[in-house]
Amino acid sequence: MTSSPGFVDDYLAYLLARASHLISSEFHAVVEANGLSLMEWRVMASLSGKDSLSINELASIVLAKQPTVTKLVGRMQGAGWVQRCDAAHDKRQSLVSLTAAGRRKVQPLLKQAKSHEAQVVSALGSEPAHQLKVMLESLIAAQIRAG
Amino acid sequence: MTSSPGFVDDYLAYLLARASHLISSEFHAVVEANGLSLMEWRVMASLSGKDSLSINELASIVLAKQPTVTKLVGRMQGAGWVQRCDAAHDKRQSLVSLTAAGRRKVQPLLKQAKSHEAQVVSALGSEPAHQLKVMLESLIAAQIRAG
DNA sequence: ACAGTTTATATGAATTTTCATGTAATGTAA
DNA sequence: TTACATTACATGAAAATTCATATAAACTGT
Repeated sequence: MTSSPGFVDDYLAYLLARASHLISSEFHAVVEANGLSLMEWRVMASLSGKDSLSINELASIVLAKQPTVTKLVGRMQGAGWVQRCDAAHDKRQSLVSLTAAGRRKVQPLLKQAKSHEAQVVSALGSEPAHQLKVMLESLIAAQIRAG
Repeated sequence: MTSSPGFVDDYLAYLLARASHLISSEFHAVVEANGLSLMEWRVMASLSGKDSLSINELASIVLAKQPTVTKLVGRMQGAGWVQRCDAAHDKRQSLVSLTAAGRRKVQPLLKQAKSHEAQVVSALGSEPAHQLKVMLESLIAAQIRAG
C-alpha cells in the first residue's frame, strides 16, 4: 500500500522523490505550526544565510520558477518578512532580504530544522547518513556538469 | 550560483529535494515531448504496472493529495488515457486503469525512463548508485516505521 | 552612440492545486 | 437493526502556480 512495486518514474528518480517528499512532509508540520508554508520557509532559510539574494537566485535555490518566486516574495513582503531593494550595479535585479521581523520569524525554525535533521541522521545512522549526503552531492554535481 | 552554501532546509532534506528536482527535471523534458505532464506520467507509469489503482492509492504513490488526483484523473479520463470503474466490493472506491490508448501513450516513455535511469546510474557509477538506492530505501522504510 | 540581443523581473490570463466540506458507502457496537 | 464513527471520493471556492509575454536595463559589435 505504502510502497509501490511496479511503479517506475525511473526507479532512482522515484526513490529520490519519495524520500524527499517524506522528509519534507515531516518538517512541513513544524513549518506550518510556525505559520509558514514550505516555500516561505525555504525562502527565509535561504535568505537567513546571505545578506540578500536576487529573484532568480532564490528561484534556483528553492527549486521554483521565477514568476512563482516573484509572487511568493510579493506576499512575503506584504507580511513584512522580507524587503526588496534594487541592486546598485544592475537596476534590473530585485534584491530580496529578510526584515528584522522575518529574522525573528525564521529563527526558531532554523533550530528546529537542525534538530529534525539530527533525528533523521540518528535514525539512519551517522555514517550511512554521511555517505548518503556525499552521494547526493556527487549526483547533483554530476548533473550540473552534464547540463 | 547553482549551489547554495548557507541554505538550510535541513541539509539532508535540501539535498534530497535538489537531487530529486534535478533528476525529475531532466526527464520532465522527455515527458513533455511526449505530450504529458510530470504528474500524468507518474499516474500512467504507476498504472502500467498494476491492473488498477484506487484514487487514494494513486495519491500516495504519486505523492499528491486526493483532490488533486481526483481532478488529474478526471482530465486524463477526458483525454482518453485512463478509465474509472467502481470497485465491486467497495462502491466508494473509484478504480482507475489505463485504456488501450493510455497504454500506447505510456509505452515509449517507459523505455525512455529506463534509458534515462541507466544514464544516471552510469554517471554515478553502478556500485555507488546501488548503494544510494539502498540508502534511500532504508530512509523511506525508517520514516514509515516512525510514522 | 546605435541597433540588435540578451538578461532580470513583472504581470495578466489560464491552469492547477488546495482547503474545507459534502455525500455516499462501509464498519462498529449496542 | 439502529445509531455513530470512519472511509473513499467528489466538488466549489479560494489560493497558488504556470505560461506567455511585456518592460526595462545591460551587453555586443559596429
